[in-house]
Amino acid sequence: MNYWLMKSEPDVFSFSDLKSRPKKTEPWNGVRNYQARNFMRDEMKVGDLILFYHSSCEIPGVAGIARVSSTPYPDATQFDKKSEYYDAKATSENPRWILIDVSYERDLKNHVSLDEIRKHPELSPMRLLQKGNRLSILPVSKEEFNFIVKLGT
DNA sequence: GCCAACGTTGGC
DNA sequence: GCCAACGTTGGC
Repeated sequence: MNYWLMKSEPDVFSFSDLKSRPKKTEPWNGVRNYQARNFMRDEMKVGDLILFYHSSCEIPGVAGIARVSSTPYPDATQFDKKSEYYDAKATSENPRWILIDVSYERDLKNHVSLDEIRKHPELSPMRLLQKGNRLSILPVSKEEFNFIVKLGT
């Protein structure tokens, strides 16, 4: 089992939005970065646990726990001309953008802010903290995952 | 709103 | 294949 961190802007789609979906599940559409796509297509497996991270907001940080709940399949928005994520170069025979479904797993008692994450030397190797990191999907080690869950409990 | 850091695009 | 120009991300 692998562990991940996925960023989302809470103004667009928050952890509580995920929780209030009918099946508490959401296709992770709109990713248009190849590295992030490759993680979803090649490495994320059903059952993998996810730190759901809020970015570009007042207090950036981990808002809750989610999990991967589907195998990879094409992102429907790439074929939708009305979508902001439409990609003219993608075809159904040769889709360019692949996603997985993300499901609510459980709440954390407290959000774990980016400030808090920076305070702990155990978490300093996290890719989230490395300079210039902009990827919206990042691998997290088991130790880092457990440490953050503990901070949020 | 600023800006550093990066990814992508396209001309050559 | 190089690289300048441009666009995006995301913390501050």
